[in-house]
Amino acid sequence: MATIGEVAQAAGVSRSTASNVLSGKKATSLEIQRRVRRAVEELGYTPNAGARALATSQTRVIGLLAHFFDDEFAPAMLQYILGVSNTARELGYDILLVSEADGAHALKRITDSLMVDGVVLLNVADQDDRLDVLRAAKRPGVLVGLPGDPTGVDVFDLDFAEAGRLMVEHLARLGHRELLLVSQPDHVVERGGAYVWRLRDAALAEARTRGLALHAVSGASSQPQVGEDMRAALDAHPGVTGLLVNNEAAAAALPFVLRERGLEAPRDMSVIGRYSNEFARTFSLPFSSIESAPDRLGQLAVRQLVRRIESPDAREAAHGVWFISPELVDRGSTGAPRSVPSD
Amino acid sequence: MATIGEVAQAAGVSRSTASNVLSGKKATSLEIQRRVRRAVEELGYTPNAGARALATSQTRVIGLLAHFFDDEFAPAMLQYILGVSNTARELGYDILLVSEADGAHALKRITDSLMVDGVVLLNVADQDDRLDVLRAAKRPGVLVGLPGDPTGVDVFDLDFAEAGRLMVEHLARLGHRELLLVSQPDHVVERGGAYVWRLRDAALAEARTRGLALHAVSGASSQPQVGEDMRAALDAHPGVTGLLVNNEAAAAALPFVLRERGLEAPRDMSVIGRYSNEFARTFSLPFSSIESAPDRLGQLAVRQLVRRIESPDAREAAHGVWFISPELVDRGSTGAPRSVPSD
DNA sequence: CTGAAAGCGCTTACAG
DNA sequence: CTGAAAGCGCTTACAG
Repeated sequence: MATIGEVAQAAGVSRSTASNVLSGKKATSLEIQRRVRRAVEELGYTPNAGARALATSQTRVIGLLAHFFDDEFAPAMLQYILGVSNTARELGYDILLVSEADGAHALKRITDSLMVDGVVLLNVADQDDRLDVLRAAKRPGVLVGLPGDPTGVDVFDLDFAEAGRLMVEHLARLGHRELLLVSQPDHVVERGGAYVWRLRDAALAEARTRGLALHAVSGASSQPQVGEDMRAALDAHPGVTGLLVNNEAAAAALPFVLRERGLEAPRDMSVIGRYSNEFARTFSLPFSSIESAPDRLGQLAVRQLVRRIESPDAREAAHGVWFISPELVDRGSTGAPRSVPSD
Repeated sequence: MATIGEVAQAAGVSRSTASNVLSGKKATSLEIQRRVRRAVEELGYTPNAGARALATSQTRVIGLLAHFFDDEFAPAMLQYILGVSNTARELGYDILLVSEADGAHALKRITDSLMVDGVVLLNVADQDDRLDVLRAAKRPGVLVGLPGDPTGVDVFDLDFAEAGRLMVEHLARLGHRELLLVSQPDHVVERGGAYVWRLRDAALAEARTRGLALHAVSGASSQPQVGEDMRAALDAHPGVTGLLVNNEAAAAALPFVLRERGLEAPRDMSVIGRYSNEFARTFSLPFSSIESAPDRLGQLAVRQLVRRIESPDAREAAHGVWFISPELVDRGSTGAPRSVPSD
């Protein structure tokens, strides 16, 4: 309600002086500071965000573009959103959550209108139509997820290729000879979900190198279909002794599928997933997994974004791609395959 | 980049005329409209949000206050957030997602600064310190969740008391004599989570009326503790034949707990939960449940809020409390108790 | 160290 | 139907 003019009047100073006290950008006498702060307190003054944005071109708001696709698993998405929003809050930024289907249009709208100081893009596709908009935008942006062409943007992602290699290597060392990899649905791939094939192709290559059989299948992204998909895949490949799961919905359904078939991990089947620790807890998943680190990715992404927003040097610095190294969290769900002597 | 001044210049009209064409608030000649629209197109004009907000005191942004408590189940919260944000988008509003721990402070900040046209409050507590702020705010607000004193605010919530009665009635009719109700953790209650006791007290009253035994216990809100809690409760009450679950984490863990004990629903145990259909799908829950309708609640809340924002009459209209009637979605997990002849 | 003035980009009475 | 002018509430050179 109160304006800075009223604060200034109450404190007996000019508006510019009041503004200077509040921003701290210019030295002011202690007496004046005291009077202004007291007026702020008494009038319950909060600066008008629109006026400030108009004068400074800064909003202290970060746009978060996150679409909830039907074929993506919402609880997994949520983790990335929380990672971003928690870090933003710590750094003094609010989050404008934009979940429109037409991401390119929404991105143009919020950057052109200067509603936000910068943007974080989730659901990054290999050919992402938001990237041209972002490159042309007057606001910096960072991606969580690797696009085909990361030129001119900052990218943070899990090293999915390394994750695929790691999974295969781990089971190969334990003596497994035939593995099954459950990936996301084909339409995620068709939409350009590069993380699917980055992990899969690396896993296939590693298996080939080591002379293992690796069956790569896709599973649905929702219940109960994904359970069916896994049952079918296990039926089709009875010799499989190790299971790699790069699909959150499949991981969530897996305990049911195993139990149904009377299988136990690692006794009858070794299992490695790819999801976050938090996700494992939420879904009571007892499987070892490659940590997908959504909180860490969100944190790194926002920090980099804020650096670009706040520092003129960083604004112009070269862009980069940062990979988080996959780490295997051992929950005891892998061991030597049943048919092979374990010593 | 382009301002309305540049658009006006390109179209050969004044800024006010350009503004009038775009807002459509004043009649303009078709020829002028054509010229202005063409200039907008060519210059890629998007209005500056801060300037517009400053001039109109409207932002077309809705603040969503949603805190992720450690002791609440995040995937359940997400559903309410999606319900709100989807409806907001349909009505042309963006969402400012505010998840600060100090909700009262955050609420004051975003309303005083006029960053938002209105607010939706989630995680409503019985004694909610955000309510005084909201009542004094210059922006309207609606709650999803019933506070102890709903004076001066609009409230949308599931009728939890009716839900409790319904659950008990349903099992009583089937012949059950001893029931177990698993609620949220005690600290949710201590924090003022009224929905916990609204359902519980109504269930207890209904059980008393019907002469049934109803054991009310609380379960943790995360895995694996909530599983332990349920095991302990079942051990302590071996005569229980019907299970009521008003705790999303408990519901998610229940399939594991039942399987472990060799119990099947409804053969050995009748089960009714309280969660959304979407939640049931995500967690593969095969239990009948009272639909908690987060999407519907979010939709009703946002529509009411937008009504208050956009219509001066609605702005001043009397406030109200709207309850959604609980509906039992039958997934076949209830039947006659084992020890009682089913005829 | 302080203040008068201009400007950010819109909208909206008001006059014509 | 159109335009000149004022105003929304801030910040920031600039002059002193």
